[in-house]
Amino acid sequence: MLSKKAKYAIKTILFLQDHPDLLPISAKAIAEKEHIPYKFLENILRDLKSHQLVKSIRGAEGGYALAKDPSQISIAQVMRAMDGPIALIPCISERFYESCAECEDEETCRIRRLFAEVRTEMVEILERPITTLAKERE
Amino acid sequence: MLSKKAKYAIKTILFLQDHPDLLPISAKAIAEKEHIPYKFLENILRDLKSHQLVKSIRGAEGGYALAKDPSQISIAQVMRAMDGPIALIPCISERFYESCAECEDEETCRIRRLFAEVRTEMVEILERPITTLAKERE
DNA sequence: TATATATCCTATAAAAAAGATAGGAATTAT
DNA sequence: ATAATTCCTATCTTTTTTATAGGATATATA
Repeated sequence: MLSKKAKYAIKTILFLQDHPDLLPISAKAIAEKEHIPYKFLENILRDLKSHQLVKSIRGAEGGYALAKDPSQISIAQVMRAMDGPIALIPCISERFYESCAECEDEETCRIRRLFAEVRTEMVEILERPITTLAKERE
Repeated sequence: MLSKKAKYAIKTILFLQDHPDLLPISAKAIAEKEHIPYKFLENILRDLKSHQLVKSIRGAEGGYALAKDPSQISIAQVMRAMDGPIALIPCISERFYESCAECEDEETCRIRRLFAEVRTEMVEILERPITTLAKERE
């Protein structure tokens, strides 16, 4: 399951996408509208920023806006920024690789091979732009 | 990421699949060979049994064996038995449905629509028999 | 029938992760 | 100068995960 952090982050991204104003939007406003604990959201926005998903403007009248076009943002990007690896086991993660403590030989590990296939296909799904997924249906 | 419990469970399933003996295999033997804490494994086996993935024989010379043909067992089944929902958010889970506390209208919720599509495709991948995934390559 | 080897069951402890909050420093528009 | 805001570090709380403990129940076999 997705963490609350990642869910809040996606809500935030969608909210910013819906409000492509000239002015940035404050964390306070997002927290209120999306019912996210304010201080928690601050942490989330910091992570989103460090992963280049949002940009910020400091000071009074400051706030946040998307750092790139929504068509360039995927669920996978948000999940990685918030929760880490997409892969179900660490030894086949591309960005968060870690060997399994007990593993004797990755080359022949069947669990690894099993989940390598799964990861490839899951990434394919999660890498699609949120715009192509979140769009309204007629 | 997969929980250790689910990972141990998959190791156990693969182990049982590799040893289709006439005699059942004891938890002790599995724990030793697969480096799984014995008492933890007991809990796992109980869950696997209650989900009809393994069967057991009690008493001396007792133990465990797969409850069905490996071709009928998927990663999804094991994940559901150990960790619960496959879906990334509870409101689109088929077997573990829960409404989101704050959600005002599921019909129009974009997050929900977003992850409904993702779930459909993820389930498709994870429902495939482990035999088709875990098989050796030439 | 006694014994050893198992599964089965409930409960609890320990460790780790997730979720949330606190307090204040730095920045900037008005 | 002030108010609104991002930014940063630290800590607390709650929940989940991982693991262990102790014993009840079943059964093959010597």
